[in-house]
Amino acid sequence: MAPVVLVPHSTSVPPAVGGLFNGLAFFLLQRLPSRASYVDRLQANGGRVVKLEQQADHLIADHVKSGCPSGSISYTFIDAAIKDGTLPDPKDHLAGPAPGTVRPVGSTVAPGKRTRTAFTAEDDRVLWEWVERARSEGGSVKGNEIYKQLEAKNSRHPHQAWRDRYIKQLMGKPPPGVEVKVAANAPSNAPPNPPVAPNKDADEGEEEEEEVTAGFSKDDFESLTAEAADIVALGEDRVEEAWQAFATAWPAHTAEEWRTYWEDTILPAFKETPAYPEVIAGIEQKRREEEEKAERRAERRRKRTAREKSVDEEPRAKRRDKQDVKEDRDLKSANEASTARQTPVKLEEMSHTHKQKRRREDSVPQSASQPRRKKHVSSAADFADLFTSDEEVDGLLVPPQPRSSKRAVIADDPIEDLSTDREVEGIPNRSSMKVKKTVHEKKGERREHAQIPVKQRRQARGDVADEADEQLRGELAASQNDERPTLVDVDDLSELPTSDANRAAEQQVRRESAESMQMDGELGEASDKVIGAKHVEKDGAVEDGLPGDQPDSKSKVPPVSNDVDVEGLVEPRLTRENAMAAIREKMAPVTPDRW
DNA sequence: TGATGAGCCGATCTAAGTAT
DNA sequence: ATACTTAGATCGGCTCATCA
Repeated sequence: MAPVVLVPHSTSVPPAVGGLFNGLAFFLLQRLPSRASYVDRLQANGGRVVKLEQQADHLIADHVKSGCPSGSISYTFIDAAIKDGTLPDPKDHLAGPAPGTVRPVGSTVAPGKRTRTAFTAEDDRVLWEWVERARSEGGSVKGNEIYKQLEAKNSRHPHQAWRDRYIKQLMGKPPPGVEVKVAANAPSNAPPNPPVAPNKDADEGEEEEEEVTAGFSKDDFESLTAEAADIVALGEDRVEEAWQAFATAWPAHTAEEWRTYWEDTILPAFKETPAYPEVIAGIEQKRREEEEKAERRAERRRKRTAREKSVDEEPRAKRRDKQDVKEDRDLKSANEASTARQTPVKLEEMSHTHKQKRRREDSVPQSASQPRRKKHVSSAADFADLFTSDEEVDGLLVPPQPRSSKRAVIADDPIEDLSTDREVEGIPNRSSMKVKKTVHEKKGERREHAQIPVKQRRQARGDVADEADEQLRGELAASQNDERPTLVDVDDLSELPTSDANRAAEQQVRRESAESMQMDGELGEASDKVIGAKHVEKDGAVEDGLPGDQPDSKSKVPPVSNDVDVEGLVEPRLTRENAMAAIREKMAPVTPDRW
């Protein structure tokens, strides 16, 4: 039997006789021709006309007019439905762009959003939660991608507006009344995490645990366990600062709450895992090594000073001064290495190519068809990096093992220190705080910059670089006439032309190697020294090792591995993931199905 | 009516992939 | 190795809304 369809002839609201639009809500744009008539026809057939587009199942627009909202359908949908007595496919009556499509910047095909929509508290909440989720998944909060996705979900504002709003207004200060944390894998439109439901099957003993974990999500748990080894490794004097940093990165809880959760819940579980003693042993070992290293350096210095007192030679003394400056820093570095890393290169001094490298490393894959490799950016990881480098952490997690190669290199890449999202997101970073330019300064610079044609700018850049290169070449050439090469601080290699820098690095390594072996002989130590070295790649990047050292399989020198010792015995490596897994396993009895 | 802030748009730069 | 293409990120500036 054909459905009843009522076609009203008066403007008064007719009774809903027909059921064609039963259960459907419609939002009719104001500029719809014969709008009142369509309202009547919808209501007469069981449809609801709502005042907010968010409440509507369908947005009815005039397909003839430009600027129809994304996902809107034409009034012809209503006409066709009434004519046929059945609901047609809305896709056949699209008025605006298909839902989920994002207008490309500058598109002349799709009209821009002509009207501006004020951001409501609800918008802010949605935006904040969206960005927080994206951040926890490693997305770049300053990029466009996550905002495009948001626009696809919520077209109240274009993606640039969402982005602007977040960066200018919300960044660093969540909107009032926002439940900050959203589970990383929650569905895109899911409300904030519900309060933790009590586990009715839980026995008495679990009630206390329940109180401790209340308010902390699975995400929170994962964030902390991922950093367990780092947190344990923190020096007591840094703990306060570290939790503050963590709370900044994960604002769902205060520093105090995070600390309590860690100390009362996760740490006890961690202590019962096999990972814990190994981490502690690693910390001890690291500390001992640093002490020994510092002692050896001091001894070496004493001997050299004594030696040079007897040979009063001016150029040599000059070199020593430079060497002493470097060693002073090394000594200081060694003393502080267990808790903090030095920042060897100021940001302003980074070469252009280094900055490019940083951008490259910070950037998120951009092409959908050819996705770039995603660099996982974890706020929690950043937190850990405040105080421990990856190498240090790995060192803690890996039981001390014999070196497998004399050509091993101590990695201490200055670039590493400078490349964190913390910097761009306004979270304090030791290296960035003193050099970060104000927005005002940057705007001014850019304005001046923009007035110069691109080609000219590029030429100018090249000219400047050439001048600097020339000067450095001169200095280097002069030094090469000396019977011993002038020391060039590895931290300054980025300032040299590639080939010269590599030569200097090589010379320094040779010299240090010889000196080190000599000293080691004097000190009666084994000579399996590990030499620190860097070189500059063609792209300007400072890499560990000498030019030509290949970390891959092509290399003739076997890569350093902590996994296999010299005897070839395979030692299962205790990774960060393993530690996490161990803690999870340990805590499993008290956290089943909770999240 | 002018000042100010906010929403929005588009130009430009940059990096990565692809073709030659 | 280089040029070209494509797409994302960033920022300047225009326009609108609000308020004194």
